[in-house]
Amino acid sequence: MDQLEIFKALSNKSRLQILAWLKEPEKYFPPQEHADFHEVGVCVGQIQQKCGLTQSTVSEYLGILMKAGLLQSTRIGQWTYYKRNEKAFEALSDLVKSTL
Amino acid sequence: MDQLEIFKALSNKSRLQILAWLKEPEKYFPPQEHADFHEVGVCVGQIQQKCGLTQSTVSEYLGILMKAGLLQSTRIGQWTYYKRNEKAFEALSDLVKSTL
DNA sequence: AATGTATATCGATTTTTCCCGATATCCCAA
DNA sequence: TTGGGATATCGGGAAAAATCGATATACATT
Repeated sequence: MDQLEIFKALSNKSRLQILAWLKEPEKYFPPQEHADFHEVGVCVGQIQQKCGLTQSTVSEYLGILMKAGLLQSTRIGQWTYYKRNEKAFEALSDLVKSTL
Repeated sequence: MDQLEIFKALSNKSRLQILAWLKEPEKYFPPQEHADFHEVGVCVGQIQQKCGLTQSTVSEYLGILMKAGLLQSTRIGQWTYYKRNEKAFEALSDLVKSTL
């Protein structure tokens, strides 16, 4: 749990937006063909479409959120699905409350 | 409570360090002449000495933490004292837990 | 009023982040 | 085994942040 890395990951409008979308995937994304939102999350392409950023940027941003521990990913076939790691958010909340 | 602004303010090693010091002033700072730690906090000069950054940088950083709502300041004579706004940290913790 | 001390602001330079296009990799289907 | 689609990585240009020195402001003392 690297505080600084986490806060840096959260210091970007688009990345915050992605996290918000991933909180309620069924609300923000069309149904997916190959996987279930709640099991594995949302694939990169769908996230990219909503972002309006390029594929490479979105992929990089998802990587940043991953490295910070805020997302987890699952590869299924040609798709990589990302979902929130809710435990990390709880841990972050606790960290802010007690040690920050 | 501007999420993005808060996370940006927290995205810097020195600023995180300052917040940690201000959490327990009596532990990290020598006694002050003109004011009490718990009432008003610590003056800029003392913070600067521990930081090893220039006066202008520290002043700016304190300003950034202020604007984000994480610190409050009190001017007494020629000194400006800064202390943590603990309510902001609680609010941030809640935000991370519930809405982030 | 003049001086000294504490802090804030300004302008400039270096470093980091943002974000892109191009390309590489990985996987599936024909 | 070749072609296409999905994602990751690479290299770079533009924008923002970090950090400094110099200067301005604000206050206290003489």
